[in-house]
Amino acid sequence: MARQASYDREAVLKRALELFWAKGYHATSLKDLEVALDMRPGSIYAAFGSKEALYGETLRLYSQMSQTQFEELLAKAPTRLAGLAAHVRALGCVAPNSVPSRACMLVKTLLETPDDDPVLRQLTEDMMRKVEVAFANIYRAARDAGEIPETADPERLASRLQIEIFGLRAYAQRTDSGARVAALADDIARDIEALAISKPTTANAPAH
Amino acid sequence: MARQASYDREAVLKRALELFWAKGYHATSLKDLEVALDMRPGSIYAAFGSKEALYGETLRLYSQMSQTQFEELLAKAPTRLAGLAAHVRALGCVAPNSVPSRACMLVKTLLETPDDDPVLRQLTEDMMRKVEVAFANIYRAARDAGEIPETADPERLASRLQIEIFGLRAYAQRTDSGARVAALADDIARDIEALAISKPTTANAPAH
DNA sequence: ATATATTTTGAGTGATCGCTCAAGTATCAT
DNA sequence: ATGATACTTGAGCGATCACTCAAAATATAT
Repeated sequence: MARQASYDREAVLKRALELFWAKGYHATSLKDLEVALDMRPGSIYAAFGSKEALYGETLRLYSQMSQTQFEELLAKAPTRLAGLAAHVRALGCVAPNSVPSRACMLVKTLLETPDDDPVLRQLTEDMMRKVEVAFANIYRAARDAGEIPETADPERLASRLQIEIFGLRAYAQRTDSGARVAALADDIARDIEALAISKPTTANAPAH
Repeated sequence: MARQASYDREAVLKRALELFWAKGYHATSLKDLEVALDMRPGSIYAAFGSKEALYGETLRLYSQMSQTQFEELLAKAPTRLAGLAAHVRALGCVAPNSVPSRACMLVKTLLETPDDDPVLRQLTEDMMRKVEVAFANIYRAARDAGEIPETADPERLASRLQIEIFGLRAYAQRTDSGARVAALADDIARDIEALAISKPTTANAPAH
């Protein structure tokens, strides 16, 4: 046996994620990465193979972290619908500097890598699809549990939710006003809650 | 006096727009532009100054063309609200190959040029703001004309509409299915129409 | 035709791109 | 200690980047 790598792979990936998410794929050079990761080109290539492959791994990490955060929020919510609404509100309340970019990294990748990079394109599509399916499953469960009307179409609602999130986060990249984004996120969240079948005991209030 | 330029500036800009919109700013090289514009580097720089400046001019052209298209749609619509709904439906019905990218070029620019390029950043922000203000003015006029409730907040509705459009068009870039995108655009359009105060004479139908 | 004014050309600039690899260095088992 | 087995290093690869500029070409006015 021999020496083992001196870096923590996940910590390195997190730093790469930070950089890629902030600057985008094309605008991030290997020089930038060398500085951010504190690694020399040889080590970077030994560890990850190529700039594209490294980007792919950061995308995977991003996706996994987002999913974990979402699932924790869902678990805390009283109903499925409330969980989805809470998710939207959480996205609207991110502090401007707590995160490299307000916009979703998957969307950034999708818009920056249209046709020329089929690997990243497919990876992005798969991850987006996975999120959409997760949304649809939650809506379906909500429907089967009687939270929302039986006529509701889970797939369609899921796509619509993804559209709202894509849009909200792109919009958030536009403006400095966290308050404004939060208010808009709340509007969207209320629309989600408005799908709820109001209980006969309660008068008119949305789910809490 | 002496010779005049042999090219049609606007035609050249349209070809540059096509290329930039499809490939993005960073992924488009001057070699690409030389081919697409059928111009040599010296001519390109004499005419536009820099790659960044050329991109800025294509952004302006894009913005102007989009605005014209939108205004024509509005003029044809029976009501302001119907005009906004028609605009959303139109964005959802773009044929996949009739346009370089389904996503909005302003959004693509915003997400690709976060901080490093203040010129393009400001230009993009200004153009987005202009669209948002136009939306707000239409909602305000609709409110003053009694089309929508007096309690409606034009600025907020305008921001929300922009979010939906950002999201819809980014989503459209994701999928091949024009039918699915059209259906989702229709969902959004219906929500806009649902803001209408229903006339006492009509039963339940949305404005047409 | 000639002179003038402007555009077009394309070889070539230095800088930077993503990436390689031979040499050096550190960590293990023995 | 020693040898084996990795990992790390960084100078440097060819390619490409955005861009320049002196020379050639061409449309105008006279």
